[in-house]
Amino acid sequence: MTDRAGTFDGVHRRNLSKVLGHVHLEGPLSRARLTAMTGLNRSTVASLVAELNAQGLTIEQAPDPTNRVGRPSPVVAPDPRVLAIAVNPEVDAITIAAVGIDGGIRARERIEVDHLPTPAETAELVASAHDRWRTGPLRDARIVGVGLAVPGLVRASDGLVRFAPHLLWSDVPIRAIVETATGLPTAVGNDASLGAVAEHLFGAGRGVDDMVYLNGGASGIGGGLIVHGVPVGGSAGYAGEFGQNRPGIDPAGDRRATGGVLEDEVSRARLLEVVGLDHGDEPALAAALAAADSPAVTDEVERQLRILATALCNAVNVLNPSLVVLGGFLATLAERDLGALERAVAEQAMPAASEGLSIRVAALGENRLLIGAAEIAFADLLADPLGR
Amino acid sequence: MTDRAGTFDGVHRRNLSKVLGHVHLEGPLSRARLTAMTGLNRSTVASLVAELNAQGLTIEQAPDPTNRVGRPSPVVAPDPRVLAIAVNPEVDAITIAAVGIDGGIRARERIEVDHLPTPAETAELVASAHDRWRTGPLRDARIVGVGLAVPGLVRASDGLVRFAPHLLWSDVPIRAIVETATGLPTAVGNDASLGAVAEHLFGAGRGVDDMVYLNGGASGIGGGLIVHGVPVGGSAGYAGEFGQNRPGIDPAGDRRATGGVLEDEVSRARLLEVVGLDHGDEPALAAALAAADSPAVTDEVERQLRILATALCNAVNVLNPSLVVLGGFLATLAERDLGALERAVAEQAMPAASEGLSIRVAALGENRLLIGAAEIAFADLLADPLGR
DNA sequence: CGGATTTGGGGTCAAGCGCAACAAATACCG
DNA sequence: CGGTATTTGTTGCGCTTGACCCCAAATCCG
Repeated sequence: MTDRAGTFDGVHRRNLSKVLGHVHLEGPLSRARLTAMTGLNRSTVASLVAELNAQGLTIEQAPDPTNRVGRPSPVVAPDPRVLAIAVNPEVDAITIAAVGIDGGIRARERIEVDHLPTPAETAELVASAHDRWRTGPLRDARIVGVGLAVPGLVRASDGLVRFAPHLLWSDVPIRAIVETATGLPTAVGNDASLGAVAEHLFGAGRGVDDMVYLNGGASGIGGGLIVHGVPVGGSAGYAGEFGQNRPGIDPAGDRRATGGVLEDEVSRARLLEVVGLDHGDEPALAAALAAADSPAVTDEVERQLRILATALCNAVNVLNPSLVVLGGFLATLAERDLGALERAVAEQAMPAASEGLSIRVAALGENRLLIGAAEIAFADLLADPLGR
Repeated sequence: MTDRAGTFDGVHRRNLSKVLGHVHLEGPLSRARLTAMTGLNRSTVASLVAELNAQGLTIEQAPDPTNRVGRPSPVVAPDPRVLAIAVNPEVDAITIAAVGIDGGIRARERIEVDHLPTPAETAELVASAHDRWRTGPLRDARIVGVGLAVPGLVRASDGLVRFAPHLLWSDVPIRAIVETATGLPTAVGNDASLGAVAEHLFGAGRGVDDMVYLNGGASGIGGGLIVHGVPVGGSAGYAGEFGQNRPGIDPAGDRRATGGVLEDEVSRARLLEVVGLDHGDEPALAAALAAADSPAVTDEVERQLRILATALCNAVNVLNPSLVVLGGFLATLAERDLGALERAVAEQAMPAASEGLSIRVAALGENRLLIGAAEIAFADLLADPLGR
């Protein structure tokens, strides 16, 4: 691999990347704003934009009527024809979407399955959706790659699914499988980590450089870290697995139940049980929790919030983030009393670390994972718009 | 702040920084090796090195007799006259050293005090050492700045010591104080975080990009993180405070004692107590531990190791480092049975996360903090050798 | 002692960005 | 409604800087 950093070509590519990255993240921007944001010269930005246009990555539009003095600046927007295919296999369904580099979702299919999806089946479904879209509604699109959000441990180096407990995948080279089935470059990531990426770039964590994201799923608690504005993968890509932590006990709380790991104690199943639901999606659980006010429910909610607070404190002490984002059932749990959770964290964590901290609920909806998956599919293109 | 990234000037400065950084970290290097390491052209490296020489930052030496075919390549070494002053105030003494950009320690003073050192006193001692050295033994040196390793929470943005529990400093603008006393640019960091930096660059963590460092001090447990090869400060710079974490309990262990925070349970004081020492430095404790084999001592050691293992697991699950480095009394504790600690972590942490993990004992000795402190003093120069 | 090999040195080349002057498009003001 | 101020695109030039090429130097090996 030639190390282009430090050469002129490298500068040029980085500048292209910077410009494309800005319009990708912020949406349409005037060239004037781009010059301000990049710190480059007007003429430089002009030539970079022209090059991106020629590459088919951006389009220039008529200037916005801005009601300001001066010559209006053309607006440069991401070319909506540039797409990635985002995939999220789950136990009961596989969701496949075509996501534009402008953030828009052009197509979306949720394919319910009555059995656990196999890797081959997943790849087939992706390839078939790709074929249908390519010859049908998205005929003039340019599909640059596939991104998969997998509920399990994903080795970053080669896109191997080490272990996905609920899909019962283990040591599955899903990246290679999907690449051969579709012929498209493919990227794979852990679902919760990609949720963190999505919330960081487009959701509750916009503009925040140090963030912890915790997602409560049906089967456990995962998460992702953003440090210095960069997603943290760790040495192999397994970072963010909060669920298996032992959070310790809150001295004020009940000592009985704290022998287990976080996701044993703070769990969707326990909440469903205490409100008397058998199955139920997130809105159903939220509604049931809001309706119920029996002491048993309140106790369980408070117990889980206490344990969650302790786990958050551990993360806050070590990482000193400025924001914690909660998604999934952790969001519904926290929303019952966000203030109490914040107070509990402030009490237990180091005062200095918690004073700049806010806790928020995830802003992106059910498309969060697809957006995150598309992001890693776009990553190469965004990092080096000219490729190779 | 002008954003020079992306301009040619920026490239040049980054290239200078890259070359200087390599000789700083690796010691004397031949120009041929530098071209290989930077990926730049031979002629480019030649001109960069010439510029660094002119700046008085590096010196070129006669080629090493290398016994290899070909024209010998001149060796470029960091100029040993470039120094930083490293300072470490503690409860009973202030250590001040002059550290070369080549890593050598040119001078070192440990000034014992019979009372808690005040910020003003610390600054005075630094200024006086600076004056004596500047007019005496280090007359021809170029002192580029001061770095302080403070045992407490340090706000990164302005070098304010938020709270140093053992020094009883609170909201002390130590950076400004030392800057006015010495007239030198000053950087401040948390002692354990700087220990992590030192071990990462020159010690047990050389070449490791994802590392967790935990330091057991007389008064608590601190630490530092290296993620993607970069020290993690968090939003305000308080990251790495493992001591206040609640590590949870090992189900196999004693549940009684786990209500407290990590540094209550895993502590030097408890070890001293169980071996029957009143005070004692690290070697004394290590010797006493090695000598004693009463059941009480073994039990306490094992108990602390179990709790430490759980705390490490939490960090390993979340950060997926490839290395954990233990310093201070945690090193002596772990050295009693490093294998057992590794096994305990492997058992409790996620299998995938722990399989690429090794646990090591800190390699740098008592100069670790001084090296780390010097590093932040050199940081500006290394990042931009031309300054401003 | 001469050929092979590796590397430094100097001159030239080319690429890319900043800069400045000019042109264009808009708002503001009388 | 027209002139002026303001902002920004456009164009051409120049400067900086790293790459490239060729030759010289230094070492090893036969």
